[in-house]
Amino acid sequence: MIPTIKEIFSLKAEGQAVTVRGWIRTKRQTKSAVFLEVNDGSCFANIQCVFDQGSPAFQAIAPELEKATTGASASIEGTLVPSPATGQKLEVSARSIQIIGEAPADTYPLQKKAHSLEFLREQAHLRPRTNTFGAVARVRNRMAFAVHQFFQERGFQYVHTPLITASDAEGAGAMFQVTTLDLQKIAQSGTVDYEKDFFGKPAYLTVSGQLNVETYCQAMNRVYTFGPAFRAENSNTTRHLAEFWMIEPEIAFATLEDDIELAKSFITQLVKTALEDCAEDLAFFDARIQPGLVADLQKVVAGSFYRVTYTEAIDALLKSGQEFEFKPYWGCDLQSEHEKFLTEKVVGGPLVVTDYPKDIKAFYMKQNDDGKTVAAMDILVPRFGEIIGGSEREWRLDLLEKRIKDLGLDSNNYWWYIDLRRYGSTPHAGFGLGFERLLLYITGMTNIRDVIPFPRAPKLAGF
RNA sequence: UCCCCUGUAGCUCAGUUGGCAGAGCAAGUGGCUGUUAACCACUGGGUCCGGUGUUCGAGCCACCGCGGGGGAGCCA
Repeated sequence: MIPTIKEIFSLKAEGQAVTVRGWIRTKRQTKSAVFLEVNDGSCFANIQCVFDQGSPAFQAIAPELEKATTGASASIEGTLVPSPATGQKLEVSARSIQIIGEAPADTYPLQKKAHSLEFLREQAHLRPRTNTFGAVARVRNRMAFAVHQFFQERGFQYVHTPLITASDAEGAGAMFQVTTLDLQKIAQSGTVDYEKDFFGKPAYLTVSGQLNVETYCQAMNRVYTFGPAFRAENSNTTRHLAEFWMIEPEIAFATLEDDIELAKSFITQLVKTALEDCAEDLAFFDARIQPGLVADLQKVVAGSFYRVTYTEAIDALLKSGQEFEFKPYWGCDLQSEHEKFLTEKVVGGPLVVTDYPKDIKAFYMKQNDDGKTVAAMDILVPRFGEIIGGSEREWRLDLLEKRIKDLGLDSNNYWWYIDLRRYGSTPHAGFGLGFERLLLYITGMTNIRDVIPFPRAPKLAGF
């Protein structure tokens, strides 16, 4: 393998021979020279390759240089020299070029100009070749690695929870059914015999790994999952996907306080890593996508998270004098407008909200002594609201069983989950974080479909 | 699923009261002290999303359909 452009940029230019392979971004010509900018995705910057029109060898490579259009792949040989012009420290004084794959300018969809994100969504196979999507891909990669680093450094074990579940009772939203039955035949016969289906009963794509990961938590203490989750909700928004990646840590012998501390240090650590290791990409997002992004992220690393109870949050909304489309009252779910108001107008940064009414939260959350609230916490951030949702889990057998019954759920569907409380139960807590939402927060991108390579959403599975 | 906006050149958009289809960028050609969102000049480029209707006449008005975007709900 030849060095990547990132690796070449790390060298000291002293006239050594280099080979550059990548995709041509732009070509500029003057009477005396041809400038090619080449990118290979290893870093944000393009490397400038200069062809001297006055050199004796130029005539021989001129025809090949003609084919060097935006989007073409090329191999360029030359020497690495300090650049005499401002704009880059290094450049390649090129001796030869070979076009590997042409990209005819009259048909290649990407031009050497800015394209709208909407247009690029329809060119999902080519968009990683743009500044924006290259930067998103690098940040996504670094953040995925940072997730593992964060947990591994703290003694967490990575658990692979199943993507297919035969339990239709996870309760976190509409599910995609998985079947090997012939739907066409069923439509004709009019009956479904699930005993003949692959699993012998209805099966679905998971909406969350939480219930499964709790079982490993109750054996290994610190565990986490990081994998895809699927929701068949008909959600058409800039912050929902039908297929997304979710991070779900779970810790035993732990309370809501431990959970909040973990979540806060998790966010802080990831933002810090992005600022340190993706500085060039974040500078681009700050300049072209979300002005002020880097300063906001630096504030997150430096500052503390504000924290209120749900009850205090409702009070703050009521006393704000702000007109809301949905009038807040104790017991209501916090609406988008409420979350945005609290994070953007009241605290100007991330906000931890705890102790929600039990009626608007999931059955597995630990019930507080007041009989009204649960030990839940959400972390809300400016721009789009909830980024993390977590809780201490109800670890007491009798209270969990009663809650399941009160909500009209069938305890048979949860027999193994309930069993965890029957044998060696411990107080434990965890949270879920949508990886793409984290990326929205860190990159300043505003549509979740732009921070995953191939977005899946209602009527959207074209690539 | 609901509400709003939108669809015109390869891309981003303008298009007046209903009266000859426009610009910038991109592309092509030529020029140009090492350019870097290069610059200068010229050239080519149109199923005005589709259908129906109103009208002497529709890019523009009405209705239906399709696509795109934003907001809401649901949630991560």
